[in-house]
Amino acid sequence: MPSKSERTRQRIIDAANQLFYRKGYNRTSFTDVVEEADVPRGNIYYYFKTKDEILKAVIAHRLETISGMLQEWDRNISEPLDRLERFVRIMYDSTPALLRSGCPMGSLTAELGKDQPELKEDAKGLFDLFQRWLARQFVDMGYRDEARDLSLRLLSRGQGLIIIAQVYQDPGFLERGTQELNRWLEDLARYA
Amino acid sequence: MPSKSERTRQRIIDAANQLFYRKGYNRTSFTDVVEEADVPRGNIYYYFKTKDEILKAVIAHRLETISGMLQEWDRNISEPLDRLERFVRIMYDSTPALLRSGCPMGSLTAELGKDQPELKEDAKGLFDLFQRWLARQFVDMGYRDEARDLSLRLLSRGQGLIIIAQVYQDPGFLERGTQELNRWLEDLARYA
DNA sequence: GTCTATAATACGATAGAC
DNA sequence: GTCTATCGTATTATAGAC
Repeated sequence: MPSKSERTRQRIIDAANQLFYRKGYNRTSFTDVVEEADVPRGNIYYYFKTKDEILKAVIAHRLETISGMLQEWDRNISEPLDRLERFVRIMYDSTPALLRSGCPMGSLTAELGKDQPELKEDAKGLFDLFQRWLARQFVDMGYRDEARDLSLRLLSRGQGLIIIAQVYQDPGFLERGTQELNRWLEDLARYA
Repeated sequence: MPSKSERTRQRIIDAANQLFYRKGYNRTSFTDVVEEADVPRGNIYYYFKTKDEILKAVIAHRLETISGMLQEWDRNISEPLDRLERFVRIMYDSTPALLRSGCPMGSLTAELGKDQPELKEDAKGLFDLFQRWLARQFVDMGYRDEARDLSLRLLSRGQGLIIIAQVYQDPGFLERGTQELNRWLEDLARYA
């Protein structure tokens, strides 16, 4: 069983994770985090010295969650095409959150990419995790040399769909877009 | 000739325009703007009461600039396919800025879309301007009913390309992506 | 209209009692 | 380890001299 300290730390990470997603990193203040996590004002500094450190912990936490999800897909889904379509499906399944706050990974990286290069590099790790997993599926499909490029193109199409769906608050656009992605993946699997 | 007041106001808008793009809206302070515009500290409040007002002026300014550009394209380019490819080309031509700070319109809308709905609605106007112009070109190509959807898909693909190119600092990805967009547009023109 | 001085608040961060 | 009180700074914003 985790100690009280560990549980408090996790509460802070969970609160920051939500707030960074819903409000953005830079618009989220320490005050927001301690209030959401129900931790006394100055106490947060016992766990994290700076906001950067909270962000790093949040990213580490997201990496673990995503990593576990991808491993689960590896265990339970045998065909690369099905795995790729499973990836596409989380976009469709997350429609309400994506329309509200955009892609958790894309919006964070875009925000930090402007002029916080060190933090952006950390956030890029989230893309790397997906990218490498996606590339592995394309390799398994038979696309050895093109695997990395295909994985980037899939990520790119997904990011674009989410942004436009958010701008126009249009769930149908996201649905049609993910369906088209599936058709594209099925074509790739067919002609591998 | 514009009055000194008008010129100062324009300097503020230009400074804010750059800063909002390079740092993001929320990370840009009044201090940043007055320093960049070389306007005395408190003087900015004579021109704009709030940061919102500066943003609205910046968006209005961008709308004018873009509008002028699209009209110029309308005058000087006769074929819808060539016009659409001209649109794609500004992405390629802007590669360095896009790698540094992302899409001026996409990153702004994404930032504000999180939890500043009124401001996001203003930023959405930038998308609307492009979207309606693009749709007009697809109509001219013969895609009456699908014009709006095609324009959204083109915008979506562009947004995705820019994000991934920025994340991986990969100009080649942007170049290949825009080339593929051109092939897609040429196919559409061919089979219209 | 222009500018300086400064108020008022929110911010990230620290010191030190318990 | 936990919490309160508070610091210094940067922020938005105003008052008032010129």
